[in-house]
Formats: sequence, structure tokens, C-alpha cells
Amino acid sequence: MAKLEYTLDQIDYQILRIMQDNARTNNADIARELGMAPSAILERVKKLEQKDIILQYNAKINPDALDQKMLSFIFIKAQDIIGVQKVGLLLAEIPEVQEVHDIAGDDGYLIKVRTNDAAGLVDLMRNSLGKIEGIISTRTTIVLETVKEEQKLVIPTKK
Amino acid sequence: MAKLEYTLDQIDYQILRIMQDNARTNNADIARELGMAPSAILERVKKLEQKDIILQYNAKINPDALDQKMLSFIFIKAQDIIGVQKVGLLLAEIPEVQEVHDIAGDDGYLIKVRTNDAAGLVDLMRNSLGKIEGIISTRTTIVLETVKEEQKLVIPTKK
DNA sequence: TCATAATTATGAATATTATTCAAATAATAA
DNA sequence: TTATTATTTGAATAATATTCATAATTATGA
Repeated sequence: MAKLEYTLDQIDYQILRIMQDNARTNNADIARELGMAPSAILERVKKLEQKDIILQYNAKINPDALDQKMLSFIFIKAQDIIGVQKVGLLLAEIPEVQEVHDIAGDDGYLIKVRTNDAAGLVDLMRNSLGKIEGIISTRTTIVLETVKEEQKLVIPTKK
Repeated sequence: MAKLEYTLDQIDYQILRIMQDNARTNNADIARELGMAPSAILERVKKLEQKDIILQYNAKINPDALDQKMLSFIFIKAQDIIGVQKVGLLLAEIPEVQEVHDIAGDDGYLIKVRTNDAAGLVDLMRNSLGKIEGIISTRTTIVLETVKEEQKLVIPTKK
């Protein structure tokens, strides 16, 4: 899927750093910051996209603004054969499920779910999870408060 | 912090939907898609930003491209007084820690950590977590494979 | 090392977009 | 209904994106 036969240099790292910080930074600004021609930056950004190094650009929306105040993590024990992930794929189809991780240990999956409230969570568990065959059991962890939530990667410096 | 005395309408939702899908969509394109003047869209986007509805724009970078192939979740039992989160704030300062959630139950925190490999994780636990006072114990869950990882919210339709 | 090839950057030209703002509309409240 | 406020439009200008030929740089192999 991702074709990573590609070596990133310092300039790429700087671009990634800027983009990771603000994905709407325009080419001209990046070019100015790096002291290069906008066309050169454009070229690199396109390549980063094509090589699947930059996967996507997304806006982080305030969950409260959409009344999605409840965040939970659910451990799901499933009877999937290791590496097949049938249950995992079904879980991934649920819109409220933001993340699905196949985890080590007998739990099977760890999923991250955002709902309006507790009722929404119950709903989801009953209607969505409940309909997936192969789920043996679930264990839910409720988030009281989120202190940090980013997906920023640590980008290498110098070298 | 966030001032949410603001009611979103269908147009706002559409903008959010577009932005959530591709944060680099330009104003002109959004305007065309919604059949409105670019200036009107600009106005709305600015407001969405100012009202802390759109929190930030970020590029999702392929972790593999930066050799961050290891993802783990760590439950941290801490002796924080409920609601004070001293440990939580210290955890949030660690760059490899992408998320810190204060969770219900006696576990305390659930954090999401990205490192190069197992050695990097051990390093982090020893050097970073190890230096935080107030951590009573940790329980680590290793991610074998991620099936889905987004932060897209479910945006209401019609009404 | 040198020459050639391949890659990447530049700079200028053009196409598009962003941004501003006054006027017009629409929505809301009194 | 009328006044008030908020939003949208449309036009004008500033700025950015994009293309592409040329130049510079870097990599490669004899």
C-alpha cells in the first residue's frame, strides 16, 4: 500500500513539521520560511503525498461543538483468527468508532469511541457492537477528561 | 476556554464535513461546492476558528515513514488527587505521548504512545515515565496492527 | 576524477485564489 | 411593521498556486 522507498531529508522534515503544526499553511509561507522557491516546495509536498508520507489533511473539530462529549475505550475480546480481523473491519465501519487496534494479549481489539453521552454509548454497544458476530466480551473504560489528544509524530532533527 | 455560545447550521456542518475530509480544500472550492460566494465561506470559516469549533488543521503523517512503527497504550495508576492531574500534565509533556486521558476507575490515566520500536518504548518508560513522581504502576498494551485511526467526528445531517 | 545522467531548484509568466469592503439581503426582535 | 443585527454578495485588489523552460545540484559509473 504505502510505497516508502524514499529517503527524507532535512527539508522534508521541516515541511512535515510545518504541515503537522498547521496543515493550511500555504506554499508561499513554507517557501519563505525555508528560503526556497514556492515551486520547489510544491514539488516536494506533492511527492510527500504521492509517496504516502503525508496521508491526509484534516481539521480537528471540537467534539463539544458537535455534542460529542463522551469518549470511551472499549476492549473487545473476539474470536478472530489472528491476522484475519473480520471483527476489526466490522468495528471500523462504525462511524462513532475512531480507532480500532488489534492488540496483543487475549483481549483482541481496543477501540476508541465518541458518542453524545452515556446513552449514546449504550446505544452503540447494543445496536452496533451487538450485531457483530464473533465478539465474545467487552470491557469499557470511560474517559473523564482528556489532557492531551494529538497525533503529532516526533520528527527527527539534525543528524 | 472554548466559547461555544454558537449554533451551527447546515452550512456550517457542510463546511466542517469538507474540512474534516480535506483540511486543505480551498475557499473557492468550498464556495463552489456549497453554491455560495467565497467571501461568505471565508467569513464562516474564520468564525468557526474563532469560536473554537475548528481547533486546528493537521497533516496526518505516516508513522512508518518516520520509523515510528510501535504503538502502545499504557494504563497508569497514579496518586493524583482527583481533578488535579499533576501526573497527567507531566505525561502530556512527553513528545512521544500522543494522548493522555484521565479515566474512571482506579487506573488513573490511559496514554497512547508512539515509539520507534520496543526498545524505544522501554526507553520511554524508564527515562520519561520513570522520572514522574506519583506513578504507582503501569500496565502496557501493545498494538499489533491498527485497523482504523481517525479523529473524524460524526457530523449531524438534516434535522 | 570526470563526465554524464538524473534529480531538484529557480524564476518568470499565467491562472486561481484569498481577502477586503461597500451595498444588498435576510433574519430577528421590538 | 419597522428597526436592528447578521449574513451574503459581488467587484476590486492582493496574494498565492501552478506550470514549465532553464539552471543548478547531486548522484552515478567508468
